Amino acid sequence: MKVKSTSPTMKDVAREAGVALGTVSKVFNGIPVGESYRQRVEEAAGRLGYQVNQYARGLKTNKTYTAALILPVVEHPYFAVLAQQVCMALRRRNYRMLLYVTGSDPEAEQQCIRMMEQHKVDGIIGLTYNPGLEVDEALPFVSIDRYFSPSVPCVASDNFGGGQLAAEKLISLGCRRMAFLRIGSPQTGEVDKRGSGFEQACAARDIPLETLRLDDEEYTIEDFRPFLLEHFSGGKRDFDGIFCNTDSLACHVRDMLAEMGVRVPEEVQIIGFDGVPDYLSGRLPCSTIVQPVAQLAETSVNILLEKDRTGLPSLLCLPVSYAAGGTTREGEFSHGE
Amino acid sequence: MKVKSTSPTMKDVAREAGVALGTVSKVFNGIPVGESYRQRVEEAAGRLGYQVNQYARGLKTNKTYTAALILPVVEHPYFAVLAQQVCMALRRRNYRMLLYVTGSDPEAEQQCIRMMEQHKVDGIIGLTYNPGLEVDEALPFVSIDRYFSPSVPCVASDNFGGGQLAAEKLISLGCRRMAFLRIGSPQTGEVDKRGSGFEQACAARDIPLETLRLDDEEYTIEDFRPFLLEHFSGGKRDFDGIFCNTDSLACHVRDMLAEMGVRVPEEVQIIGFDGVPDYLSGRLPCSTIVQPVAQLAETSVNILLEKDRTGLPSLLCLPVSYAAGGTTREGEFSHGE
DNA sequence: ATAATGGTGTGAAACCTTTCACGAAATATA
DNA sequence: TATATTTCGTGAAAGGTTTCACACCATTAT
Repeated sequence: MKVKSTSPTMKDVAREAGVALGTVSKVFNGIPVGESYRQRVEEAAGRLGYQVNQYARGLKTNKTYTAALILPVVEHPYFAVLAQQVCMALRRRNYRMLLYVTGSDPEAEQQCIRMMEQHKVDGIIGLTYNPGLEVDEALPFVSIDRYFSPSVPCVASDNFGGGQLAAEKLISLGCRRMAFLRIGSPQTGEVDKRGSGFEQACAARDIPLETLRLDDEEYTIEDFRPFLLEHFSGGKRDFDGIFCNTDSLACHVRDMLAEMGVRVPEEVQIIGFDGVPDYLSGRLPCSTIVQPVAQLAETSVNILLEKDRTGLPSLLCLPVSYAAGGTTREGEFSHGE
Repeated sequence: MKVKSTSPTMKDVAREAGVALGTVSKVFNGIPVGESYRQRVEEAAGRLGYQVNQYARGLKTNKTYTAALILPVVEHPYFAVLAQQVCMALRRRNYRMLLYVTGSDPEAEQQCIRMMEQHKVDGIIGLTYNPGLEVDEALPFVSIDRYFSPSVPCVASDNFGGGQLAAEKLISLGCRRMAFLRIGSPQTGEVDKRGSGFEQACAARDIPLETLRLDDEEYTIEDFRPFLLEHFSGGKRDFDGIFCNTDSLACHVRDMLAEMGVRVPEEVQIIGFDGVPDYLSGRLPCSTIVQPVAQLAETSVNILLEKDRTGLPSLLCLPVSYAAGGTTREGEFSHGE
């Protein structure tokens, strides 16, 4: 005499309810079935504590209601909120989210994709900077922030527009001598366009601009110090407007300048990029160009789950906005919102 | 005439290699097989681009190599690094991680668990504060930071010890009038012990201590301002040591005090809790008790994947450490590490 | 030379669903 | 009342794997 330890199956429910297997299946798939049958099945399922086995179902239907998100890292606040938004957007559609963090390692990225193929995810959302990524044509893939090719849809913030917006904002706030600071590994992706946008807008207004790109892996924030010292030591004030390609960079630049006795935003105004507020205080770390993270997530998921995968946009740019966060002089030239 | 659009199966490989189905299975499961057979199978698989279908395998074996992590939120830095560490720990064991964020909503938490049961995850790691959570006895569950009952293993930082450590550190740095500030929703979990530890250590040394708990959902950091004003306005310096139950609280307290003209750490020293460094700069936001996040993750995964689930510890406390982060006067009384 | 033994490839059964052709019952039509 | 039509429950087949009893062949022992 053995106790049945494994969870009940449809067959058990069918037996308990005194109906056929197919009938039970119909009940759990919302296929019309006589009221009396439906009730018998539901009661039996309740008594037995039956739950659908999604693995068996997936095997049969080739649908797993699982999507994967590939990130270089989740510790970074921007990726963290993105992960959360994607997770929520997926759940609204009854999807689960598999999270892979790769550390930007191409090998890890490729290995993740293999795993997903084997595990039959329904689609992949990738923030991945590996140019030679191979993914099964049949497996829906949406890239965020990184354009691969016309055949793989990419959704991104309007980085170029964001760069322009930063320039225009600084100009309207009175800045006339600009600097653009960039940190992070060089990316062929969309992110780099924020620099181009800024440069273009400055050029269009004949505003002098100096650019410092520290875009090798090993650079850290500290490496910007010499540059700042050069331009701000001894009462020098070579710039009155600085655009940083990242909020964290912007914050650190502010701190370093403060150390050097430069007053922000009185003497220099700084705008960053990302716009992810500090979680507990809800405050922005600095004045910034805000990425529409929630829409980024929502849109990616929409495209990913789109049934008709012909004629999908190959690049979708979402509008960014400006938000004051203490490193600009709001309300002096205009009463900023 | 139809093109075979679906991916190749073991049967295809078997046919291509001219061997039996079982042989192919053995090859892919590392079960010894004649060298010539192995080669034929591997070549055939390579030619066909065969990949194991984990859904079919999972159906048969009841093993999915998938674990789920339930978090209230990922936007919070502590949860973000925890998610990342768990993800990596799991991958080291060839497991995938399903991420669920619940917003601490008990209903969402319960729904997540149902989903997981249906999707046959091999185990669940939960940071969940829902006391009445129901989870299938047969499904391994490990709780982080929250003790449920002897039957569900909990791993946590040594919060009590951390509180004591904070007190001892502040005392050894010269503080004699303490305050303990607490924010966040009240938790029956382990986290609250950090306060108890601090109080106990202060009491043991006869150090006067004032405590402010703002532990209802709707309180924000700003709500500490009146308290600080009361004790620090007009040159008053009622405390010289403050322990905050969170780094972010500590930072904000520091900022608020600075606004009021209180010099930190000269006049007041502050210690927080968590020790998650700012991602880009790598710097701690403040002096703090550091949680061993990586070990927390590693340990949880270890326990979760432990085959023999009898006699598992019901509570596992991991040692915390102190780290200076600018809100304490290191090197005056001792040359802190 | 024959029997016993061990190693190893084979293929059917089972895992739990969904799907679909089938047939029975109920309803509608003449 | 008899036939045509619709409705709906039934149960077998299929989906891709693992597992296991079995058969086969080659050793080794007698």
